[in-house]
Amino acid sequence: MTRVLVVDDEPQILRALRINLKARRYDVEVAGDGAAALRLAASHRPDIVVLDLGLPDMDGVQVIRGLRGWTNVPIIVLSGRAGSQDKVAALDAGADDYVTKPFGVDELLARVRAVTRRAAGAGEEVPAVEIGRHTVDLGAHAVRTGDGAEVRLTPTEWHLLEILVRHPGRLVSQRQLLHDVWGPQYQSETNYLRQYMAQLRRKLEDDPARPRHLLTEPGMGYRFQP
Amino acid sequence: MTRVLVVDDEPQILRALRINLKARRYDVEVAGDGAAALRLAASHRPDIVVLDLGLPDMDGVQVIRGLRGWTNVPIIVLSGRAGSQDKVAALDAGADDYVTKPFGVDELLARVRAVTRRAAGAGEEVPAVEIGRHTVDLGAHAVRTGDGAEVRLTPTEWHLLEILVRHPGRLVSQRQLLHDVWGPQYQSETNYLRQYMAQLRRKLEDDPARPRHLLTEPGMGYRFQP
DNA sequence: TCCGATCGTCAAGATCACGTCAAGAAGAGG
DNA sequence: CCTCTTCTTGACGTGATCTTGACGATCGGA
Repeated sequence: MTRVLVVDDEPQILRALRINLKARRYDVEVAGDGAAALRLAASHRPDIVVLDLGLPDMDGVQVIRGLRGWTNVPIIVLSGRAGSQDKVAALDAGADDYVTKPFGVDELLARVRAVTRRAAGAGEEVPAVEIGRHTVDLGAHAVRTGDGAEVRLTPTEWHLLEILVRHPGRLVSQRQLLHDVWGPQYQSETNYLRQYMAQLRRKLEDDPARPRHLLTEPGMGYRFQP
Repeated sequence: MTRVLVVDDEPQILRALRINLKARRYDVEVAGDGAAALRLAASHRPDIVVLDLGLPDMDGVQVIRGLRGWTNVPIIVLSGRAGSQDKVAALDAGADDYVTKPFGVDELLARVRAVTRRAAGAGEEVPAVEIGRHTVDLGAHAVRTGDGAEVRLTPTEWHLLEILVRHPGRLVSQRQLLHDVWGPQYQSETNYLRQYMAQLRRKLEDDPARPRHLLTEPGMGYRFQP
């Protein structure tokens, strides 16, 4: 869930934003002044900050600088001042967007979506598993052996291996493998499986005749054993 | 140098922005309508787009969608309409910022800096990589050989190379390459890929017949090996 | 012990994908 | 208007990959 930190000194704005954001399934924290904002940002690590420039204890631009010192969380600035100087100062201090009061809640939510969309690019987990002396990197679509050499797999081999590796330890039936790799009308051509499982073992297992990770479950299917 | 594409149908705004941006050392392209904007964006690959919603030939939101189909270049929208509906529509279509006319040039420039700063932060840890005797400098959009000579790449060649280099070691599927370089409707024209990969190898690989960095994964895609 | 089912292996032809060459079309610049 | 670059499109030979069939080996049950 996306965490939003709202910083404003007007209780009614705080309340309105909290209600609207919660209704959109955001996780909302609120702060009434700059000091609390910096403290909460450090402790709760929000995914986005909505910041009013008119705070009682410190200048809003100082808050932006305080945040930018250690994070580049997206910051949307609210302000009653429409002056060009203020906008330039806030944006150059590190803000990502600037909205002048009074503003529509719909607009603010749209801007929240816009900046989170852009910031969402990072953060993908890529699994990698070991088979004997080889490392299967699903994200990079590559198999490397211990000394860095590449093992080349054909598209069908990859497809088959990927299904097995994505269900580690689980038995995958022949029907499902055939259906997923070759299509719905190939559910009884088990010789395809025999053919390609043998090729995978030749390329990946230390002793292809005695597989330790790509196992056969007679009569049922195959299993990848990590 | 940061390339900016300015799209507006009012010549005086075009002129004012061109002068101001060039003074700030931006590389400026201009377009007077949506069709020209989409064409120029495809051929010149700007780093940021400034887009007026009131275009003579098509709705501005359509232009945003047309761009978002194949690129996520930052888009700053200009508009005379201050209505909340327009802002929400534009931002949700994929715009990154929304500025209402009349606007101050200083403010627009600050917003340009804000979005480019964020776009740069997203994926910029690989400014330069090595391919054989050549150095590919993504930031400078240039390829140099060891003795300082420059290698000229066409826009299409550069775009293709850039995608591969930005995913070092990763397999990039043919579909994704075709989609990102040529557009959504070219996802099966693999002969384009063969053509341009061959040209890149001729220009960059020491032995184009035996590529060591721009590798083919038969049936699946291509891979840049650092 | 025999028998049937299932699996691993080998070997072939058919098919597909890739690299390459080449030529026309479209666009940019002078 | 002309020239040069770049993009698009087609065709072909070659090699890798897929498909298909066949043959022992192994195992469990009759």
